[in-house]
Amino acid sequence: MQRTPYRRPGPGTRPFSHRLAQESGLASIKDVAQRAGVSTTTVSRVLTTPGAVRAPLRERVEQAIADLGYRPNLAARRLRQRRASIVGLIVSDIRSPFFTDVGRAVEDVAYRNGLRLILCNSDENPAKEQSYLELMADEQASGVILSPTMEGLRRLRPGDWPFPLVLVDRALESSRVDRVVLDNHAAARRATEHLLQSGYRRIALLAGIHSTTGQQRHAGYADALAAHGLAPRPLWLDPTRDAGQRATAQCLAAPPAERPDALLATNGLLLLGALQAVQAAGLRTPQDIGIAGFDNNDWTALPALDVTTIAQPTYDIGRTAAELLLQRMQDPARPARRVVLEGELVARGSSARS
Amino acid sequence: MQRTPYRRPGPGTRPFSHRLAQESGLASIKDVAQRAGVSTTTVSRVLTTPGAVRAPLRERVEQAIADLGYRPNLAARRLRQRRASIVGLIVSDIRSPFFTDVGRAVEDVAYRNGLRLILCNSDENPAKEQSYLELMADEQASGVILSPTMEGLRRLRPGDWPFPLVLVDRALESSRVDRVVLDNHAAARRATEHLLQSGYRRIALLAGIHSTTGQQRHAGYADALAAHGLAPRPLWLDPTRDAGQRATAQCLAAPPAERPDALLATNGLLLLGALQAVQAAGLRTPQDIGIAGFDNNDWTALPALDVTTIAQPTYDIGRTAAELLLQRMQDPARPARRVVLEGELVARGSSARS
DNA sequence: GTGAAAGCGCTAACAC
DNA sequence: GTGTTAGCGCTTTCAC
Repeated sequence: MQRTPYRRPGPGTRPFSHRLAQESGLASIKDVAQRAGVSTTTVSRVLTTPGAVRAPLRERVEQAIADLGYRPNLAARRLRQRRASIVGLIVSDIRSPFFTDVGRAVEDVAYRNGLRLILCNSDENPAKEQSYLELMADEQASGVILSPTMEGLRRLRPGDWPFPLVLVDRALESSRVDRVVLDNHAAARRATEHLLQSGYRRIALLAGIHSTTGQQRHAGYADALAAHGLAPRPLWLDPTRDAGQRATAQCLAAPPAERPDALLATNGLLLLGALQAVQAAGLRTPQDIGIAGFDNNDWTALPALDVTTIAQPTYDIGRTAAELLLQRMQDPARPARRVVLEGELVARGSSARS
Repeated sequence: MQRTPYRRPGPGTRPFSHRLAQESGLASIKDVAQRAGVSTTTVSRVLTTPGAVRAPLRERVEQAIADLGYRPNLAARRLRQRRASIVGLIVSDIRSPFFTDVGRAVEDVAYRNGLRLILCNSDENPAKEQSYLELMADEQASGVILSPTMEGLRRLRPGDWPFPLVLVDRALESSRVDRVVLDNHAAARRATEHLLQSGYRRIALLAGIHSTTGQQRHAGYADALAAHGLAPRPLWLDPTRDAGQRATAQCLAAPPAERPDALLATNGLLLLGALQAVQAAGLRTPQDIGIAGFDNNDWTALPALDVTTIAQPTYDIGRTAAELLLQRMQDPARPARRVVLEGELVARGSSARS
């Protein structure tokens, strides 16, 4: 592929290249060395090892770098160092607001630390997830942040991959890997108790079927109900709006005495679907039916909806995961950490019957 | 940094490495060549040039590759080829649903074509945008998809960068660069005409101040009003929910005869803010005030909101941008293309007064 | 503290 | 069609 000759962009943003090396049009470390009258070793040291080169020489090198508009070739550096300053983020779908926030946080931390973020969507497909992990190995990534599929999680062994791995959102209790997760059990229990306090008794759960979080949230929900001698009514669903809507509509079609008097959705999409069905059925919250759900998405606060939610510290989750990764990169030997963050119940009108 | 020895993950997913090369623990092309009894050139050809090596030899090489679990070193390949299979996506903030969708589409296309997606958030900061573009140059990216800041757009010249560039969402009429944009003028005009048809006359516009899209949408809105002899009432705002909410609340505080009878928001966040303020003021749509806005976010369809929107083909925009980039990579000489996609008016209850 | 020299893993001329 | 050889740009021993 043909390449236009490289020019520092923008007028005066940075010094122009006065001289160009080789056919590539780019100055190399050799050109810098030559211009500064030193060896390439010295240039390299100025670039990578602070304090290794004495001031007068260092300044000459820095001048040459500036004059030539030199920029190090990352491919060469990586080939030599056998490691790329790249972080992979593998999630099921970046369009999920939860992962969007996480991704943004990870990118912020990565950028501040001179790392690039490669984004990967696994679509809950273990094969695609595997393929992306292999890609990251090929890239010699410095680390990967992964929200694993159920199968991927089951299959995962420490040492499988040549890079440190941090799990987000989904993990097994037992796994000996760095990870940052929500206290799903407590959050779901808290939300369920809140609905119980509001006087609801026939509380149905819309739970995502593909993730450990769905299971853990189900457990918290079931425990809260059990403490009141009530039976759980879980609906295991694809975590999509449509699935939530269809399941809810079906629920609501039951005779009034049997149908649930409240709904708890384990993620934002299911919550949206549930609301859609409830409103389409002409039911009002909180009188006719109570509603609460995970993910405090911005629209839930609209007065016309006023939906009770569990707010997840999404940005914090991503930031913490990235920080764990950085720490692990610095100290590969340290014991695995499990960071558990708390969800916050945001009680709003949709569950305020009492 | 210490590295655990590389092992193909998962039992039986792919053949294990039987032999390990050098200290790195990874088989190199040399090991493959040796095992197959050929030169490294032949191995390289098997890897990169289909049909260049005859069947018997090729099969021997492929067997050796499988036996050793060989994977090519991308850094070495890039160093040699002076080009990385990397695509950069630079947007203001991936958390904006518009860019989330675009990003997802770009990643899909990239993955199918063996390209990695590096994600960058510029935060509307021209310096950060510039820094990311330089990063992409350092990465020897194959191409970049950019939603530029206003200043970045003004500064941009063809040939500035050593990679093909495709603009999304924001571009100047004149710029001679591949780009895919919405017909903002037509979309805003259409939405405004729709509000006029519903009988609204004092239509205020909440317009994002940082982007060309805001300006173009303002022009479409103003033209529609002018055709009816009406004066535009633009509010130029930071494109955030809070700004939209504050500005709307202030608007609504005016005496009834002066305050707008309809609001048009030029993006999803401003629309959300406007709704928040309208509902908080106890006003009903469409009776007390009409509402319409850009970005057909999923929550806008909820019966309790039922907001009229302009749906942007967000995924298509991203997909098209990625495809333009691929085509440009194959043919650097071809003339720049400008793809204009149409928004679709989704008329709902919030504007149905007539 | 600085330089000379080797080599990371791969591909692309160029020979045969 | 296949092999030999050089070298991409950088870092890292190892001398001095």
